[in-house]
Amino acid sequence: MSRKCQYGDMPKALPLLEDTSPICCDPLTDLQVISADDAMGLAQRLKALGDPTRIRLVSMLLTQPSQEACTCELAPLVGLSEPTVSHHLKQLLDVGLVTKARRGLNVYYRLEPQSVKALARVLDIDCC
Amino acid sequence: MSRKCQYGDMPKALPLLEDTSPICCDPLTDLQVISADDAMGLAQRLKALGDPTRIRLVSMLLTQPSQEACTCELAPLVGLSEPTVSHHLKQLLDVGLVTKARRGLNVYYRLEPQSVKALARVLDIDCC
DNA sequence: ACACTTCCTTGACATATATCAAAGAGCCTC
DNA sequence: GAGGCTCTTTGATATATGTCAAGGAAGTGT
Repeated sequence: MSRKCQYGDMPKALPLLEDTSPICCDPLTDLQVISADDAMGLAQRLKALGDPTRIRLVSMLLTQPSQEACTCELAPLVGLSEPTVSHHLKQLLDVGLVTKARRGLNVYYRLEPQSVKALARVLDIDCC
Repeated sequence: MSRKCQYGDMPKALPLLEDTSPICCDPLTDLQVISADDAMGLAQRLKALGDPTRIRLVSMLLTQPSQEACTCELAPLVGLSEPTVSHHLKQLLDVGLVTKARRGLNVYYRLEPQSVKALARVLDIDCC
């Protein structure tokens, strides 16, 4: 498996989260307890991913050649009604994990890989 | 037991997830959609972390010098009743993010850093 | 055995969530 | 503008979740 996007080789000082999204957080560390506010924001994003349907939607977006798909394509893939899929996509949208763009009749949802990776960075705990 | 955990100085290539826990998952990738089963398992673990109280509990365990704490210590820290904290700790326990060990009257919960890092690894998506 | 501490479970309640059908909102094409 | 797509919102319902009080379970000490 290729690790193309790892920040392992980058200088630790580079905080490239703020550039791409307002949601960010330092990695959990043994140095100090997370603030209540940060815990709330982090939990919101994790909860958005804490649903099998939404995990599958994220994965499906990731595997699209164009990295995007519309509701009418996704609904049959996950086997749920369009309103339900729309509801789930809104959850992901609200925490910045996807973006949406209308083109004609369709609304195309696109994954924000940086936001997902930002979560990965927070969970890559700094203790050992 | 040393508080400096496991694989700090080990070669990065070593995939020691399968060794330490049954819950694991390859990083999300653009190559194929995650299976429904894997999505379920991954969502369960993310949902366990998708609550501000549980995030704070994890962070608090991480900051303990011994990497562990008992319910009676954690309850006042998060400002909730002991049964409620016990309930949250059980959620974390059920998905393998913490372990517990009784010593005398107290039950000490301990963070499983490699389980958290395993989640980080899954979210460090492989696409760009 | 008894009392005390810590922890968990149960029961109850309020809130949140997932889901769909139905209706509304946007955007075409004719 | 009429009709037909696509998408979202609303309303309804069932399930899940977070919380606490009360009581039970496990362990220690007298």
